[in-house]
Amino acid sequence: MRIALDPGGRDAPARVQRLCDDGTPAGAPEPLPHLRAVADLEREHAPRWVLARPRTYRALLDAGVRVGRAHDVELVEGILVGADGRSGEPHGLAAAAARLAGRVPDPDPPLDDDGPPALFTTGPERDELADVVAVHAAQLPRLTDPRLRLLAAAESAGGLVAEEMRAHGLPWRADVHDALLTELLGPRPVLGGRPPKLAALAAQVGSAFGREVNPDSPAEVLRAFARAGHELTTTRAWELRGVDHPAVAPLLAYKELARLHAAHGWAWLDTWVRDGRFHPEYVVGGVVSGRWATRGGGALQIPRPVRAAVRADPGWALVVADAAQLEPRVLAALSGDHALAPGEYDLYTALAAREFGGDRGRAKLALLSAMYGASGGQAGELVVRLRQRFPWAMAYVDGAARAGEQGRLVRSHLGRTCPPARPGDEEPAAARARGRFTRNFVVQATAAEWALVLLAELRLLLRDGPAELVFFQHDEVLLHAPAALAPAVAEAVSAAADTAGRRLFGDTPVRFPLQARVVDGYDER
DNA sequence: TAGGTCAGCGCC
DNA sequence: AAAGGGCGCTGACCTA
Repeated sequence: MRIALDPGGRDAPARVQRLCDDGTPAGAPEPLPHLRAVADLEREHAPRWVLARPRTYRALLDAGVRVGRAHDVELVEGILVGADGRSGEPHGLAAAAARLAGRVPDPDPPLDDDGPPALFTTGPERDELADVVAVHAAQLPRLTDPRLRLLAAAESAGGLVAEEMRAHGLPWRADVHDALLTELLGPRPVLGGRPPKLAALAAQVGSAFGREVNPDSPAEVLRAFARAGHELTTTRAWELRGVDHPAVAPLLAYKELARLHAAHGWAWLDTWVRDGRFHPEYVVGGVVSGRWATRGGGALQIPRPVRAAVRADPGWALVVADAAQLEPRVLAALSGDHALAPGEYDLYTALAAREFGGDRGRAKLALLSAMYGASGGQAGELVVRLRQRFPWAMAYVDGAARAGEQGRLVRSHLGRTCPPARPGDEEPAAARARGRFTRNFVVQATAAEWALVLLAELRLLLRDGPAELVFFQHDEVLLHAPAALAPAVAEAVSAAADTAGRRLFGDTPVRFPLQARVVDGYDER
């Protein structure tokens, strides 16, 4: 059973619309006395809820209601628009409804902080529930392919997970974070400005050059090195490391600490951590490959040193689970080149033993280079050897690259489609760049699908327990659970990983091991 | 003052 | 060791 929901607003009541299997209305819209009444319908029917967008679920969560399954109209529309080779076109509900009605869609309106997006600036106010029902009904016949249907369900589940994780928040000890910053940077400056250790390093850089130099200004730093007889093209850390000059050491130390201070320092702590939780806003499908993005807070770039501040509540534990070498395993399954991913053990070590004289670093570089399209230097030589050893896997990514260079579309395993070529992409340099993009797209997007299905499975496994998903980063999940339950949660994560592999690839021999560890802090291994 | 781009670096 | 995919965020720098 499917039920469409309009959560209403300040003045409008919430309404539901029961739907037939083909998406057509079964009866008239029904007003609800309160949003909490959704919980009764969930208990009674466990329907697939047809929602406009992930934020619709935020209203439910705010009312204390959780649901099991959803069809997210805007997320699915994004997938379908992309499958038509028209990604980039508006896929908001209003735009989709306008297309259905044969009107020219407005650009997708931006979401503000409260409520649904602004309605059309001109014309009559739209009936959100009617639009949800109509667009959903038009989407169903386009979801006959089982893989695309799985993708739509997984993407929709992702929308639910993202809102649940935002609502719960990542446990964050501000006192631990503050102590870490104080240790590395010195006491917090009262009026802003550079913390003591940064000021001292900047002064050391200045004295090494014999004049004041702002280490934050690449142009100034380049000029200072040029005066000292070192003509650099960039001030990147790896280039600086090769320069013999007394300013290099304090400058590198400055860069590292300045980054910490600017990106995850006290200002970040003040802005993003409330009541012991960091509440990042995830943007499901925010990246063309289907990876998630985040808005504000840089949740997907938390530097390793800062992870010490992520700690379980007293009596609780964190379950940290990350997929081992997900992308090469995905490539092995995609291409049928199963020799690439034998068994569960470390892929790079296994490959190194067979092919690279036991050098795990070279094996890893070779595989990553193959998937990223590196061609020059040492990486190029390593890829040549992979091409001999794993011809099918390499043919798979080479084919994707060729398609991209020729301006064609490529698709992930479940059917997420890359953006179309843009004018100018036929120029040789641009075509090669697009080829590297599509080469990586087929792997990265399929890996994102695996992770999405994992999340969806895990969510259902844990639906009745107190354990919470609290963080997700591409191929890694964090859960917060009562300490006594943590081992069982770790088992559930592994089970979900197995299921995800089977749901994507059937009975492939390729395994997708997930290393789950029960810890108190995110920095522990 | 507000907005854009760039360089650089964090994560996967 | 060094040029190869996807992102978000910051300060510097420039323009309107």
